[in-house]
Amino acid sequence: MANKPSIPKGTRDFVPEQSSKRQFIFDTARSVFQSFGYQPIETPAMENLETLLGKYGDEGDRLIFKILNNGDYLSKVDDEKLRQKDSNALVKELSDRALRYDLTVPFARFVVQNQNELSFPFKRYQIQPVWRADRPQKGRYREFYQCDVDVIGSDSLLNETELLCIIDQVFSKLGLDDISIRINNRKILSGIAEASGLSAYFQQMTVAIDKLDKIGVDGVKEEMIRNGLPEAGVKKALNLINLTGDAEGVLNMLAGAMTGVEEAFRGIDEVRTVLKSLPESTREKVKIDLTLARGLNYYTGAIIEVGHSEFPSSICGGGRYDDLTGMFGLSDMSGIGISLGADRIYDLMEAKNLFPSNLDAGTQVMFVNFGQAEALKSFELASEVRASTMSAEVYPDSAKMKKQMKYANDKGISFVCMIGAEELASGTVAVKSMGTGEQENISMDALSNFLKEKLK
RNA sequence: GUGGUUGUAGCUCAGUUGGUUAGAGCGCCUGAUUGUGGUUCAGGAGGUCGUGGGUUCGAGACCCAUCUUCCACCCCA
Repeated sequence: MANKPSIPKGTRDFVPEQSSKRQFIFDTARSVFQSFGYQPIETPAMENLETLLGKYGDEGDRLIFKILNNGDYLSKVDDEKLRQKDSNALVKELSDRALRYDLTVPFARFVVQNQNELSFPFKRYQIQPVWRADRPQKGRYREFYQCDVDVIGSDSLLNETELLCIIDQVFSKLGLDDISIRINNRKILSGIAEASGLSAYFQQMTVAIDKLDKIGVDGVKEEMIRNGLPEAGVKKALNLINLTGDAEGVLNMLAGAMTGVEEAFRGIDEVRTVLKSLPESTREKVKIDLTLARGLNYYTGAIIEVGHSEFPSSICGGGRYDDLTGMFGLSDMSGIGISLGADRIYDLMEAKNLFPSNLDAGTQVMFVNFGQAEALKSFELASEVRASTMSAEVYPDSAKMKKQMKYANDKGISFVCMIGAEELASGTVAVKSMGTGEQENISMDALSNFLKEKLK
């Protein structure tokens, strides 16, 4: 055998069964998004490198897949730079384009570029793959799908409410009722930083406290101090974050500890308003979690993350961003969005056996091929069957009966129709149920109605 | 990017301290049944042991490199 073909690390093929299941997730998300008035858009797999660089932090820049320039790309590079072998400095010389890292930044670019054709608030959803040069591990791929829903051009908190409802509905429809939806607000975090004298270290503070459930209070404290944050401030911040109790209780305690910190009060108000506006059934699933921070630093208000006790990482995340379009030259465009991690949801649903069994709705009726004349007649009847809204196919080759029957069996086809010389002469068709093994002859005229009745 | 782990037939895996011709189950193909799948029975095909070097009289087993898998860190869907 020649060298076995393979695919790049962290990417996957999907066989029909897996693909059907993935489609089920996409379709479910899509139907919910559309029912709330969101419209689909698509953007290219690649963006100009410049569009993406610097939007996700240094760590993010490292994880962006860069596309090598075409043509004689080395001839234009400065000799001195080449000799120094500084990869980072050379990237911009060698690569002008990159694969998209998420859907949010390309969306911001899209909004700025198409602002005159869009009416605001603009509600869009987008289901496309993104690429990250991360090391693969559990729930982590180099190519994966995000299902993004965003509304931009409105700072109403009703959007927060709506997105939480969307999350609730999508996961309910998928059979994942036992998710935990955690919310927080960057204004609260910013207030905590201010009250603790850590404003200058806001980014490091959020990255650290985001790990609280993983490495514990002591771990977070250690990390913050290691990163040079003043110990007194760290202690104060951790005390504030560690408040526990029901939502109202936590918010009240927090408000009490935050006198004079305007920013925090705005955040607390926002959280209160959102919680109050949620339908009861959704509110039950939403918990306020002051340790939720989220690494992406473009978030400015509400932040949302969805997790499941049987999965190590989040399956959905998002938040409000006040100025994402600003970096592309359009300011005053507040937006909020969430992103569902389709691949992680898939893995979780597979582990919990949540996919409906009838998903692979392939062919319902197959016609055995006995030869040219017979196959032509079968082809005709198959069209009739299809016209009666059933799926039908004619086996393309006049292969051995056994092979054709095995094909029908393997493919889970419910009924096999046989039109051989005898049937052709008598105007009948032998219909065999693959489930029961029963077989009966019926007239060709009655076939569609017969099958329709049986397949009900 | 850092640390660890994995790779033997299409799939899941055996393979003793290095020692003849590398095995099993499932799947696949053929036949019993040339117009009947799924069940049963009888046969059969399929592997340069991830790849490239090295140690050795001898390597699927040992060493090095590389790719891949999975896991943790970083970061994240």
